[in-house]
Amino acid sequence: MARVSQAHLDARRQQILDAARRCFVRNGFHATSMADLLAEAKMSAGGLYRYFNSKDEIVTAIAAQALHGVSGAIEAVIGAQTLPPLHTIVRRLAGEGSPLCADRDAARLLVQIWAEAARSPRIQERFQEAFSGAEAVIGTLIAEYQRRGLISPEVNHTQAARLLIGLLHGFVVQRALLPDAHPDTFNPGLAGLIFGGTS
Amino acid sequence: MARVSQAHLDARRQQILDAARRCFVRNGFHATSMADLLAEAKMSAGGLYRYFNSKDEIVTAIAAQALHGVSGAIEAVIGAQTLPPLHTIVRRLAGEGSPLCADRDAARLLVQIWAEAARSPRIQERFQEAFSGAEAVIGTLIAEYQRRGLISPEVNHTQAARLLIGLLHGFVVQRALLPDAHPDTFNPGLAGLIFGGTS
Amino acid sequence: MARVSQAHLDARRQQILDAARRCFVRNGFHATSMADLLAEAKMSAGGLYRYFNSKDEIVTAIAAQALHGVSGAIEAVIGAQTLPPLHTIVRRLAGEGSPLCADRDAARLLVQIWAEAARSPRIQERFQEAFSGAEAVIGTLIAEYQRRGLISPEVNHTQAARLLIGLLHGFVVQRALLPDAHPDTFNPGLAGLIFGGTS
Amino acid sequence: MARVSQAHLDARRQQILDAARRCFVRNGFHATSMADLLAEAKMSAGGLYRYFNSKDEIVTAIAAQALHGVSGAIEAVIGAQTLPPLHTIVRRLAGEGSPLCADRDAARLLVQIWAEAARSPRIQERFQEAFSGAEAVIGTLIAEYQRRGLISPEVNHTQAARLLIGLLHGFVVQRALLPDAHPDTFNPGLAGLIFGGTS
DNA sequence: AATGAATGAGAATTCATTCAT
DNA sequence: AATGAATGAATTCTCATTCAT
Repeated sequence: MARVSQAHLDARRQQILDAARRCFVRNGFHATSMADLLAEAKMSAGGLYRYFNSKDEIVTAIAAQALHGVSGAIEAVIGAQTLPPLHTIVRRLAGEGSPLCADRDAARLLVQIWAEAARSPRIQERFQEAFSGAEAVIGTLIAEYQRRGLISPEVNHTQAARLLIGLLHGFVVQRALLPDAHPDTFNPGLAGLIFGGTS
Repeated sequence: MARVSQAHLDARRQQILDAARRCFVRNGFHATSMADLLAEAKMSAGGLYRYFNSKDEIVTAIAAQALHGVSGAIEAVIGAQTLPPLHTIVRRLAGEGSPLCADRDAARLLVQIWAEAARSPRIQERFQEAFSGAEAVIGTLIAEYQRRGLISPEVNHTQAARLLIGLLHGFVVQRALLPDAHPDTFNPGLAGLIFGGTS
Repeated sequence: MARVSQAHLDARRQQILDAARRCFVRNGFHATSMADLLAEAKMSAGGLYRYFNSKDEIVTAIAAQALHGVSGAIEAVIGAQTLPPLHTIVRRLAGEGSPLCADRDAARLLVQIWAEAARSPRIQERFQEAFSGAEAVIGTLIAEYQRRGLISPEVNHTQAARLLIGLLHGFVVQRALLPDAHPDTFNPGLAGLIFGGTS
Repeated sequence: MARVSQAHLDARRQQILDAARRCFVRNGFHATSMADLLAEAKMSAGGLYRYFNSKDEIVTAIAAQALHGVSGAIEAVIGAQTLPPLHTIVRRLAGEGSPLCADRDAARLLVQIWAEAARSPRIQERFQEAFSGAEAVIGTLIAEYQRRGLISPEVNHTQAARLLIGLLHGFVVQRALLPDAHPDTFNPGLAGLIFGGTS
């Protein structure tokens, strides 16, 4: 039946998503027209609509991919053999060599996605799924720290995880909107202020 | 000259901004049409355009007001006579009684504004102004803590301030997108995990 | 009854028309908004509408005034005691010192009026009235030339008059649209080519 | 590449221009809305905008076509093998069988174009180009008459050409605005009054 | 499978005009 | 008489999507 291989279809689909991501980073979801996207992907309108039924579907796919990427990156970092010290968590997650690598483009895309998630139940759902995943993984990390006596056993896993994810998200905002934001300057604040201080 | 009082003009302008804010919270900047906005404000198109020259001008005004509101709220909290313990900072800033009061609507609006700031140099500028203001105020707070010996004197003010603002922004994201996010559950994470733990 | 003198009313009306003429010369009838006109006349909308019922009425009044001015100027020149030689007719009518004085502004206004006359029966009527008047006056001039033996008695008055008016209109077009058009350079063509040549 | 032939695209473009010309003749440039034009062309808005980027572009194209048509027609008539007598020039140029054929519609369109040229530098430029072309061609005609001894060698070519073009334009005004204007009644004036008379 | 011309609803904005003050 | 805030229909143009080829 199929006239072209599945691999070809997948590649074409990814070509569209890659082009879309570049456009969305540049201009956001709404200010990117299908014409922009088609030009970036070097495709025809009719061609694209074989792979996605609507612009919205592309937006959702990009959002899902990005959100899944974030929680995946968190799992990758956390799952590493050697447990990183907590105060390096943001650099580990968002720094240059990390699987998440929150460079400015990635950060901008995430901010766009959050904004869209606030309007689209579909994307909000994806956000919550990814968030829950990260929460669980980081909860396990907390438990491990507690097992090793590095964190008080009274700390609530979920609350602690949300705080760490919040730190990461806060960094993403700065990365997206401040020219000089960088994991290496965000991290010391974490180390110095909080772990070095007392309440 | 004017046949209506300045107060009336100001009220009308605010009526537009209030309607715009409600629409933008609900649907974001781009998915809100001028028709939506006009219906919400119960105004005619021509009438509105006496107060703002374009939709963009309204968006910018809303963004400026909101960003300025955040840094103003931070100043208000920090400037209070009694210095709050650091680990209550997010609740103080974003909690129910606070001047910022990051309820879900306010949080959603902020997320929209960040997304728009990533595209609009004008709004990005406003973000950076507000950010710098908050940075300075919190820097002063850090210094005060250091003077009192509560924080190590080696901590860099700017880095520490950025971290605290990041915590706040991270909470805003959760407030906007998680149904159960609340300052009272975010704060304990801060207290428990970080101040109660060791690196 | 009247709270202000008739003279005041007339002056106000003329103030509007003068402002309108300046706007129309600059931008044409359609590209001039009532707001432009109100600013130029330093009046309020409500105020103006006491003197004219619509923008169209102002346009028509300006057109009528201008067209009547042209035929009036022709009468003035023709009616002079000393009969001007025919080949100086355009300079006499359109030159610096003439009552018509087709400077660039006046020429541009006339061209606007013709364009509007092609759409508006009301203005076309005014054009035809003014044209008939000029035709009659120039017809009389032709007759006088014939009486003096300067023109063949076989020449049809109307046809000759239309030709002369055509010359004048042709000059107006050039005056409006060519930077270097001038009665002094248009006239010699008339003198040299036609009266100096033979068929 | 294209799924329709170039001929189809050209035809579509011309279909738009033809519809536009009909609308503009009827109502002028400004009083013709895009909706009018779309209805006349039996096209959708989106379709039309593939061929022209703006209403202004259509106006400019129509103006350019018409102005170029006039100077082209002048060249065609002047370039004929047999040199026409000067006093038949307007009939030759504007009469029924001529390439210019200044029927009422064409005349009205020209008058609209002049009015627009007074406001639009772009169209004014086109007018001046076409005018220069016609000036040059008619200058050559004058020279030929002079070579044959039919016109005094002292006559300035440019001035004479401008006068003849002025005659033509003057006729166009009458054709546009007087119900009974016709080349056959304009010409005799030229023949009778001027060539038959003496100064 | 792919193209790109075509659609038409909907977007932001303007403008002549009205009318409460 | 005069003001200018307000109206809302109309304007130009865009855009996601479809479908004949």
